[in-house]
Amino acid sequence: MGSKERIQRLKEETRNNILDAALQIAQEEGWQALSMRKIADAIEYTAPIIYEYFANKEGILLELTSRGYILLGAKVEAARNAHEHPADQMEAMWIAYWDFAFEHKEFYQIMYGVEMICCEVKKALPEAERVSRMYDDVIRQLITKVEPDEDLICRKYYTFWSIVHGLISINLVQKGTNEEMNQHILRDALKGIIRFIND
Amino acid sequence: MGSKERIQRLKEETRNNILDAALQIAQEEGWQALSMRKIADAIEYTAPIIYEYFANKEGILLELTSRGYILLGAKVEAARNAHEHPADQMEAMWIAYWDFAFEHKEFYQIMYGVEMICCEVKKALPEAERVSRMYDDVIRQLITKVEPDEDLICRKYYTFWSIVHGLISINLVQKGTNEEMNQHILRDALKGIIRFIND
DNA sequence: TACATTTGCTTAACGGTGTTAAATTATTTA
DNA sequence: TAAATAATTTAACACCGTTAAGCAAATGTA
Repeated sequence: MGSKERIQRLKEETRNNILDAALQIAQEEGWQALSMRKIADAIEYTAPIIYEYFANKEGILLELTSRGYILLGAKVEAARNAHEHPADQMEAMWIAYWDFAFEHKEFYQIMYGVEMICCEVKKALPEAERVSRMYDDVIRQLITKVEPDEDLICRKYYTFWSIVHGLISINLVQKGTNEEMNQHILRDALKGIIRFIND
Repeated sequence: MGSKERIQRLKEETRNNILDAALQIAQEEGWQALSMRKIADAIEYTAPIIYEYFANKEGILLELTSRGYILLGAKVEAARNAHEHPADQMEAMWIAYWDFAFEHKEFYQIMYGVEMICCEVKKALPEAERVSRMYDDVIRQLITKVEPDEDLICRKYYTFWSIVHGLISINLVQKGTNEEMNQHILRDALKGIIRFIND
């Protein structure tokens, strides 16, 4: 009865097709244009069969969000591994974050609220937690204090995150701003925070 | 024929009722739950008459966005006028911005992308421009350089805006974070940027 | 006053959405 | 071959934004 596995594989394939189709539609027309019927069209089925693979539309979005975090995690990790000193790591990691946001706009949008799923559900994603832990680790090394206050680390993380995310959001919504200037702002702000991280 | 004006007044009243109803629904159920039929129910009419006051749903959102900017403008102005020195003004103005975002979550959401109208349209809003000009003015005073480089002012403005907006977005999406810590982060970051504004 | 016109508003409809239940077709099992 | 099961579709529900047609009341005109 080897066909059991073959069928399993086929099922997994259509599951992936659904996700791929959803992402492609989002890339081409934006998340607001994504509909179950459009996905069904793309995978050459009718809409109801999607519900055999996902509980609902939000289920698809959640899975894509998760995959986005995995992708981001890989990028951030690579950036960190490319440097020795924590200060360099920190800067590279945030620039990697920045690059990810613009290389994968659609992912970034579902991951960070520009079009959002319920926050409670997303907070529980382990893939998301992994990313933030990587940042925390490096921040911990940057702080020279002997006993690294957990609250301080969290605060610094949010400071970094806020400015990067804020700059990205502003650019995603109000596009048409100067690309070069953004890089300037980003690097300036990062260096500033890193420099005074022990305040 | 004084009834002409009375009718005009009545019309203006229902127009306001539409906007009020829309805002209230958003406050109670979120923007995603706002529908033309719900607005119609609230003002005790049927949906089509709304189109005699607004071109479409986006028209309502745009008008509310505009009103949001007027409200924000007043708050920012008041914060500025409460202080003498530019450095104090700057800090107060951004804290006013922050407070506005949480006092009027729904306004902030339509104004800054969390749920968004087309950016091109919004950029043209004079009410929005007025707010950013107020910030620019104070930044200009903060910079000690004799010839205030226009590009530098713009960059500093975006730096401020990014961190404040970023922190707000993160809190609006991932609520449940520590209120006190946020204030700490905000004040720290603001003071940091102000301190090194001439870099 | 009687008729015509305009105004205010509603009902009905179109094409779209997410989602569910029933019906149908194809496949596997006995 | 017949029965059972799985895969897929059709039809439907309740909602959405929006538009066109219809109706009824108020207004203007003779």
